[in-house]
Amino acid sequence: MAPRRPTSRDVARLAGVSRTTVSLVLNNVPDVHISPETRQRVMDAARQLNYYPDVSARRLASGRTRTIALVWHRGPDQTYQDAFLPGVLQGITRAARHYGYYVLFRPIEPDEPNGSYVELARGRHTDGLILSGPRSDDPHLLHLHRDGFPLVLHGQLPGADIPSVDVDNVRGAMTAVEHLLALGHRRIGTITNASLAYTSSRQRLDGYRQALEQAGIPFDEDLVRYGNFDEGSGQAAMEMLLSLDRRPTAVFVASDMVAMGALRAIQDRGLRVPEDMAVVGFDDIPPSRFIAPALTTVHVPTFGLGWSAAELLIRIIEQDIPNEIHALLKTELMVRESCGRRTAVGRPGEQ
Amino acid sequence: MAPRRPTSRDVARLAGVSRTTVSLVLNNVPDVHISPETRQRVMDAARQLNYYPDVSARRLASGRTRTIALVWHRGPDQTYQDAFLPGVLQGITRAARHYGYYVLFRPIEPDEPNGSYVELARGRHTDGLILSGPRSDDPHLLHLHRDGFPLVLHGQLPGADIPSVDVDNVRGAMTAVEHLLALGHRRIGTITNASLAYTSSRQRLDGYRQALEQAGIPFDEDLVRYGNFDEGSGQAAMEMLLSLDRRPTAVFVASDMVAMGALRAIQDRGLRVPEDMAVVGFDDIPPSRFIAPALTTVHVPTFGLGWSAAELLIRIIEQDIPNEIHALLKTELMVRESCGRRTAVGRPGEQ
DNA sequence: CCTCTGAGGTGACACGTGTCAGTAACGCGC
DNA sequence: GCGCGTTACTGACACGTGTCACCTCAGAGG
Repeated sequence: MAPRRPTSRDVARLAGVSRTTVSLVLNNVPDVHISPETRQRVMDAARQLNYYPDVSARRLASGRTRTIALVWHRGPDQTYQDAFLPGVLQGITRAARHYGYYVLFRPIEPDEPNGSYVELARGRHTDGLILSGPRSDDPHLLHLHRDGFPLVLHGQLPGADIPSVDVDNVRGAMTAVEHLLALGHRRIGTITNASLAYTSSRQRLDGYRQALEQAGIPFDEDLVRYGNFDEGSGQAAMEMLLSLDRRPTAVFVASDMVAMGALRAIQDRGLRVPEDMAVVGFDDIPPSRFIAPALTTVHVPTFGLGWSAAELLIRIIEQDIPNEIHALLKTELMVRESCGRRTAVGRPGEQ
Repeated sequence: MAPRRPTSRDVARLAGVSRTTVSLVLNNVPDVHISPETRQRVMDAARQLNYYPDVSARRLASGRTRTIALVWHRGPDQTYQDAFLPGVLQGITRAARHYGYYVLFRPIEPDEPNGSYVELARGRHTDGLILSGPRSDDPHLLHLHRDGFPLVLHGQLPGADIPSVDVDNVRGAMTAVEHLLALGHRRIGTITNASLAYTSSRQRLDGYRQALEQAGIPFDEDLVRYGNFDEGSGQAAMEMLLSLDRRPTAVFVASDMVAMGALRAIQDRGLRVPEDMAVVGFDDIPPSRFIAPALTTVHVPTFGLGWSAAELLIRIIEQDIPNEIHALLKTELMVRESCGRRTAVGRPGEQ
């Protein structure tokens, strides 16, 4: 017969004190007077019994779960998401652990009913949520926010003033295009990462446009094509660009995955990268380093996205709300081979 | 002033019944007699109040958390692990959700003290643990298992009879080498994925050896080199193989990541893949599809690894223990370009 | 008329902790 | 001797649920 697992009452009995004292000692409650000898007796008793507090009881009594959840909406861009998940998750868990929190992972499949994550909040499963890929037409999201439940969005939701963390898509795209301009290109095409219904897509296109504008190059709609997350869409879009009468000498593809298809289209025509067509991508997914030519691309700080979101969320939970509740993280241009010139630039993540 | 969140007592009051009845109705307790009208009144009241049960209270009262945790040991092979995490995690969460469980994600950094995950078990945080990358010298693991706490290992731990899920490394390596043999190669080298202290490394080498043996080809130690997770180790190992007097015509590299380095070494010598040297990898990480030539490799079913582990763990938690508590999942050879011949074979995961 | 049975429900305890208000002992100044 | 402040603790309640034992009442059977 297995012995019952020890409770704080057992510890109290063994140490010859009250249960209250045990709680005060083990939780290191400040401004409370317990003699060093008693403290030691309690600690010894706890260790001797191999005592671990019951989290559920603790949660119930304190009203806090010390848990946050990552709600991960799986969309049409699975491969892209999968490339980001490890970094984001590591960032979140590291920040969470730093502040003494646990992390619940809750993916939402495309076929699940809208708002199936609310039970995490309403049922007091967690103290706060990080939501990736929020849809602006989600009423549950607004309800939770109105009820004061701590939320942080990955990405941006125009309209509601919900705290958010995102990457600076506009500046990222600008640096990519500026790099191509600096290499002497004047006729630069672009392929979006997805339809313009996606905020990131629109922003990256804006960055492209602004960079051209600053260089005094008129915007030409013929040079803009639309990708849709996957290789196939990139291949098709690139073929259209290649068929233009005056085709571009360089292209900014706002997604590495889409860029893979673009590269194929270029090579299928017997053209060379970067000599005949320079290519710069966006996202810096793992394969980009390995393909030939290695893809020059805009690095997205996945770890930072995770860490910042978790840290922001926890500060909100603990009522230590910062002035700026919207974070935009810096990107970094990873200059490799597909753009036509190596320059001296740090290469984080590459040994 | 925000209204208190509703409890089952509020629901009971509104429906005009006892709290017990509310609990019985909402949990659909079998073999209990409640009239349909009363049931309906309770349901309506709950809906009207937007009532969600408090999970912490429920956990405390029932003694079950309906949560499992994935304990993810981060080792020296980070890139390799990152490539597996999304699939494994999705497999786990899908199975968990299917059985009504939640998933806690707990990575362990290399610098954390040994056994820092035990609080998850002892503190009744979860009903069971899935442990990846267990070390055989971990006493906490054996203690938990001896105390009857539900555990499932990813990978294998010789000695202790702890339930486990793993990929069939031996057969996977055999099919890879058999494929090279079928293509006519007789002098086949190999580069391990890591030192032979790792079970997977030893098993994959065993598969290589067995395939040769079946073909009546004597095992030649000169053709065996040792990788160590990363590209650099693969490059160095391959250079040694290329420097042999009678160099092999094909090589089985027991890790895609290591194979990346091997490919580089081959191409740096001005040799062509697959014409001068056929290459087959192991793992099927995302970049393998994209490099040129596309890498023929042994696919590891990451989703299946996650799903099987979660399902096994949950059956153990629910005392529905299967006869076979060790699962070995099938691999699949992904024939691409680096081996020298395309054959008609299914390609899961590629559109 | 009495007993038995099953439907339909309830009261009370248990789960293990956090925490507030309160208490006993003791030193100390006047 | 008394009031007062401080140290060192404790008793009791609260958190919100699951569940077991028990209760009432209508109808059936003798």
